[in-house]
Amino acid sequence: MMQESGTEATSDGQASQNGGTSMEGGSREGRPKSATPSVEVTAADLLHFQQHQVEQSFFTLLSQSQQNTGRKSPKPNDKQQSLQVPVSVAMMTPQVITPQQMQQILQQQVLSPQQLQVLLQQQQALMLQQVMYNRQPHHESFQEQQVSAQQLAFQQQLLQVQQVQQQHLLNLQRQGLLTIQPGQTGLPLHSLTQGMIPAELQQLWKEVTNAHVKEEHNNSSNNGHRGLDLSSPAPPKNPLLNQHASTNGSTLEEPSPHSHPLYGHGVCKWPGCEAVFEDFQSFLKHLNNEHALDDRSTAQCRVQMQVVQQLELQLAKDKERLQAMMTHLHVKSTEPKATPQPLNLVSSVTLSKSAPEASPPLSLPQTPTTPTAPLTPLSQTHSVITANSLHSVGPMRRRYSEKYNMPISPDISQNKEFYMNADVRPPFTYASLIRQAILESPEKQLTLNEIYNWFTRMFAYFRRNAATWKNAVRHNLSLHKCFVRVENVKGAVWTVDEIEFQKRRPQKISGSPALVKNIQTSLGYGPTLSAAFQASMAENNIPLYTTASIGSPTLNSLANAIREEMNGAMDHGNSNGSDSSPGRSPLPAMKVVVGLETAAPRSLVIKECLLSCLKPKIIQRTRHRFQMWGQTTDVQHG
DNA sequence: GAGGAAATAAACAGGT
DNA sequence: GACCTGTTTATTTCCT
Repeated sequence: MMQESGTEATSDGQASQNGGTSMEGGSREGRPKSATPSVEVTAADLLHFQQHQVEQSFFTLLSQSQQNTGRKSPKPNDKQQSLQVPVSVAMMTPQVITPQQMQQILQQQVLSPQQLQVLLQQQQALMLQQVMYNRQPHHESFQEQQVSAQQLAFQQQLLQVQQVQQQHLLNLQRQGLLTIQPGQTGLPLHSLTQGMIPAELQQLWKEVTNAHVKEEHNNSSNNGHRGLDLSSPAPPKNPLLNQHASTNGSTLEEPSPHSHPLYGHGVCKWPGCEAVFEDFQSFLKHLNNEHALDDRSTAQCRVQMQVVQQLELQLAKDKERLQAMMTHLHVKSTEPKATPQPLNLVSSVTLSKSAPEASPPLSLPQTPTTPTAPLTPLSQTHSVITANSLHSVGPMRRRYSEKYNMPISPDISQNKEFYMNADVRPPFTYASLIRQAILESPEKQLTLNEIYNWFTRMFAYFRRNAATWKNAVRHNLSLHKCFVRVENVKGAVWTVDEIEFQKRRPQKISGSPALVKNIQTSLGYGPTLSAAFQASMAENNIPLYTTASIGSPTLNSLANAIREEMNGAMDHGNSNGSDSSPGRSPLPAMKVVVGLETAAPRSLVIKECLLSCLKPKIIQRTRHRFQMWGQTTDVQHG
């Protein structure tokens, strides 16, 4: 899984030092074996070899990146700056690169993410190795006995370092410091946030702390170490641990006179440390001495962060599962009724006219586990419907799809079963739904009746009051320019003009600037992403704000090409009366009619050409009058 | 409060 | 004539 993928990014040097023993290290599953230094290599040799490898790879990466960045004529300062980093690194050898320097490198963006990953991995491995080497007694006989153990611990540390490294890169990417395109690197970002079960976390924690246990085992005090117990108590490897765990077996935390999150029941709660203290002062002294800001504490802290993250992720998934279960059970409970009763989550104002027979409100039971707020602001845009969110889904006026510019397809796909069975009004505009219906069709075109059928098939809500919403559908089809009527053999079908749909006046997105920027930048990716990827993105609540991602390749490519043209020309003036520039005098807009069948049985041949030199509002209400429908040409406004 | 967008309702016309 | 399809207008509501 992610451990293996993390090793893929390592260089040869990394692999060589990673391969190591054929003992325990080789026995671990998934650990790549390599023909590498034998066990006779001392830790000191290994350390020096590591330092050399890091230096070599760093200079190599740096030189490559400088070549790749293509700075043909760098300014003197730039050149000087770019040279400063390796020089300073060379000066500090065999020390590791300081965080400041690393940050400087990051800010300069000299290295690619892959190179950074390799470099950071080697750096952290070297750091850990140095720590281990410095702490171990330098007796030859002891080394011989401990080399395998050290290498095992080193491998375990490496594993942890890769985890931490990936997490660090992920954080960097989240903070915008790194931009890693999908597929650009072997870094499994997806796996970082997915599916790390508690058992794996426990194993990871054991591996991280195991080295620490081994390290301090020889000169151990009465401090015992126990693996992070996330689920069931695992049999401790070390008898000391077992003994210690039994002596401090209490799992209940009681309020301590000296309150400290890391101190409870007379035991240090630092992960992996369960040192017992008589009083709070000794604990504080221990905390400052043993858990000071050093590499080990930092690594443990990062691991703890990852543990928390994974637990939160797991919690989110379980919440989602719970909601699905609740939704399912609720829908089931409403199904047996002879006449489907509406949930009446729609506001009474809206339904008062269209559904006078609406039943009294039927609210879902509220449970403490029901998430009252989405985990992330973005997840709110297309989250799985929750019991609470149902109450806000209500009226069609809550046009989330318009307000947040959200894609409705992930939402519909995610809540498909719900919409199909629950008499709840979908929180999308008619236009969005019509467009979705059309785009879901194989040929991206539907007759009016097929649109009706899609509505009734997909949404239980539209299985009643047909006259009302069908009228609304027709009204929207005629009103919005984004829906193009096309005549063919079968009759008239409706297609979607994506450009027109995109041009609809976007409502301002409220939220943090980062959110807005994220949404805006995501707009450009839609057409190039497959539906599967989009679904995957949606499943992970990764925003994918697109409205042109589902169309046929032909339509998409056409739309993209035109959109590119539009983007280039938009700044200089809209060519067809965009809503964004109503004051201009645009060129006449052609409402393109495609798919004309010359052998159409109908006597009408569409010769539609819209002149829209007027303001959009006027255009909307007058364009139809300019339509020339063969025999029924309306020339009264000609 | 103004204005835009959407929903809703209704009238009307043409075609089947 | 009933029904469907399509267009248009008016009104209301929500939101910025």
